[in-house]
Amino acid sequence: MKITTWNVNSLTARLQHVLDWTAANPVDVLCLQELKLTDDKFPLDALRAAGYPHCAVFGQKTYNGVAIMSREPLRDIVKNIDGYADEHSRVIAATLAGPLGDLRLVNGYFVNGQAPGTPKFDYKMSWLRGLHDYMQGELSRHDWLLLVGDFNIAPEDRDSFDPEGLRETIHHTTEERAQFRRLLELGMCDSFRLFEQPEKSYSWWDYRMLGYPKNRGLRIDHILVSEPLKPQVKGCSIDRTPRKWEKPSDHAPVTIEL
DNA sequence: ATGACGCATCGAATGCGA
Repeated sequence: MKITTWNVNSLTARLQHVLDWTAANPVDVLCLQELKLTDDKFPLDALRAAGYPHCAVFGQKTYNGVAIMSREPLRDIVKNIDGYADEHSRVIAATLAGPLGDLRLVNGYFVNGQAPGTPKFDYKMSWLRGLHDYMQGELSRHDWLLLVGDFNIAPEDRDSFDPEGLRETIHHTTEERAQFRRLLELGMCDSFRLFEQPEKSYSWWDYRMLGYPKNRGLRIDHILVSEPLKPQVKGCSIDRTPRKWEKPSDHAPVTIEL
């Protein structure tokens, strides 16, 4: 089975891309971030017609918003981080039946954080601590667990087009990377790095300054899997195709095969 | 060079992303 994460940067603006991409890549589950719309505006009918009748949606006007679209039923849907009060719609979790057993899926749009030393960065760090504690509980409750989404963290130097020039800037700071490692230390691994990957693999490119044509990107969209799930992972890859389409999202979809 | 590009918003200039 295949599960994909994709920050679409407005589902209203990107609906046709989502329909075109899923038609060409009929994955079982698509986790979306940055819907930028309220629940009542979520295009349920179009996605049902595209083969995704089961959608768990946690929208928000203008900013944030996450959803899980699935071919098979979703249950035990939880919105946001249990135990962390948040004004933003950033996390949605659900359970689905996999080929060999139940999978727990946590889909997050992590805080951007703007720059170290700003209130937004402080929010990012406290949000990450809240997520860590929440994931610790999720891991105790579920053997097969995936944490997917737009992490807004480039975990290592090789995940950035300019690790020296961007050292200790947003997405690259020691604090953010330490929080990423703390998630791994709970008993998860970065599925992308379980496999041989092309050099300079990124999942996001700035719209400005010819970011994509110059491959000036960052790998900030990730799929972490729990330790028991690790032997089941057959592959993980980034699809740059839709980044080349007209009016693309600045993020590319990342897909795991189980 | 805090600007570029793109999206959203009670309709234009601004906030935000990363």
